[in-house]
Amino acid sequence: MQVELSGGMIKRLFNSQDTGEDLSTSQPILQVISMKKVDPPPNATNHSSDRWRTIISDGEHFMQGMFATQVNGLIEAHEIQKNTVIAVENFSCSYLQGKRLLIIMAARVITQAGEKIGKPENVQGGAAAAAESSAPQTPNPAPSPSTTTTTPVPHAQSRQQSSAKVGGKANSIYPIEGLSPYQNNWTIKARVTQKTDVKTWSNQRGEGKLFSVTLMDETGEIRATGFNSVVDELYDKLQEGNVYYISKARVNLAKKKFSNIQNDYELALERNTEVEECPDASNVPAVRYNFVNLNGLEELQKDATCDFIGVIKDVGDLGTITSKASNKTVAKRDLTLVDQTGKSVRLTLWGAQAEQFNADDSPVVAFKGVKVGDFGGRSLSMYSSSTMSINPDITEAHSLRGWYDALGSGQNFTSMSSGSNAGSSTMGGVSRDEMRTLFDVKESGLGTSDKADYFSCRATIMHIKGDNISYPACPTEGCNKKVVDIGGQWRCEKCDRSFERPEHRYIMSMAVADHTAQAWLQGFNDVGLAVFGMSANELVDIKERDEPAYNVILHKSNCATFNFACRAKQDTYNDQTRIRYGISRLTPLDYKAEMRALKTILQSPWARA
DNA sequence: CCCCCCCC
Repeated sequence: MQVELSGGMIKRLFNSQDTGEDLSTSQPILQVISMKKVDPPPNATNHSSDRWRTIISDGEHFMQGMFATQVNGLIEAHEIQKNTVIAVENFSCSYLQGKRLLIIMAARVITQAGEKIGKPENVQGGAAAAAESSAPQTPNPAPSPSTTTTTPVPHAQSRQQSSAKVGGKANSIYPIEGLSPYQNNWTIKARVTQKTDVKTWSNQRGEGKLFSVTLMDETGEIRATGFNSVVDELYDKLQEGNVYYISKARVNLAKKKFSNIQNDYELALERNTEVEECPDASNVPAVRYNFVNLNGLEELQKDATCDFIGVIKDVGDLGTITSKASNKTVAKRDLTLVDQTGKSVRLTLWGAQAEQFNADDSPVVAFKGVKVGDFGGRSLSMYSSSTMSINPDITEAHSLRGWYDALGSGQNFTSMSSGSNAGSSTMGGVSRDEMRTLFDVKESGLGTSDKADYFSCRATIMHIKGDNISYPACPTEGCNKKVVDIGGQWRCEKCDRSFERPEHRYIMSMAVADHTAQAWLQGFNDVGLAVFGMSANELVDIKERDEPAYNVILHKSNCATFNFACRAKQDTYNDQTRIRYGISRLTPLDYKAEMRALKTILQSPWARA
């Protein structure tokens, strides 16, 4: 059975910019004659930003095309391949690199791969047509960007571009999907879907300010950043939600660390960049999400950014933290979010957003560009560039709403973020999933970056250093500063007071081991209290009165096993860099809980497989 | 050219 292609459509599409024919609702039935992946740029990191070129036919003519990344799912699933017939549900016909290109933004598969239908000819005609139609098996789609640095811009394009400036035809504009560093004479028509605050920085290399926007059109999105004087020029002009014609910006490789926008490039807004508001904002979409669910979140690296949608299970109290880097106080609030995976995750809001957040009815919330953290497993945190949308009118939100109201609200969730206020698989604030062996802690180099890493382990005390087990501290509540003996009196510099006797506080250095390795852990007063079951004052008293009794107490603490929550951090002392492991919490083993955890592991799918 | 994202 032969499928009927929309004969004659390629010619009409190809010429639509000259004839002015509006084919936007035509949904032509076309055949994919060939497909080729465009060479990825050197920093491409994932398949979702692959770009596929195609030659597409109506049985009479063929032309060159490109699949927008929204269609990549169908291509990766091999739903669309050579000879597949598709209904093109949404498209745009553009000039790109001097060629006319059909950009396919949405497609439905009609029939899978069969035979090539008809004897289509190149709609452009001429010598190129002969070459391409004679070799359909090894097609030669539009050259990849790396080979087109000198492609001349045709008259039609420059004419169309200038007409666009005075509110002319939108189809003469470059698609965002087609931007690359190898073109310089383009104009995009894009909506600002997100704009950051103006941020200032200061480091060894200098100081300055910057802002960035997310720009979106029907084909894709791209981040654009402006620095210093460009901030003054463009910050007020570019308004969130509005649509602009933008040209003469530099196209650079994207710095993925600062965004998860699905584009391998980003724009640098420069002094001569032209920005003109477009009053006709139709056909320019509003927001695009690339959601991960909580299973997918597990796969992401720390510090990656992602989009996430979930139901708010719990709104934590407003709190404050003091940044170690800047010493500034910042408001924070932790939300607990759940999704259909049966997991929950902690997401932290900062500043005014934390202070003003108010939702008590388990709303569905969509987040764009949030940071992945590894606190006790996986956690999420807002960047200043992240966006939060409460009960958005999108299908994912409606699906979550239906699930939560019917089932989810009564369900138990497994926390991915220990230390949050939710969680069934946590223990002493430490997620069991994050239990590591000491060998693994050392082997994987935790604490070797400039930031601290957190881990937990189950280990047995082998030895506690007996000299300097404590220090004389200021007895003032919360001071804890070391005091000095000034002849019968103990003086605290910080409190500017002297005391008759100090309050001893533990400083513990202990060797612990599990079945894989041993390590030295450092702990403070709470650790000593848990290990010895007495205050440092009491222990110091015993040591002074009866040294053998003190040694017995130390010896008896050996062989006790604890679950430790630790912090690994590099430090340099006397020109020697080493990793120090600090104990932030320790809990004695609860054998029933240990057994339940082992049972859970044994019942997990991978254990049964 | 030039970018941090905080705390446990």
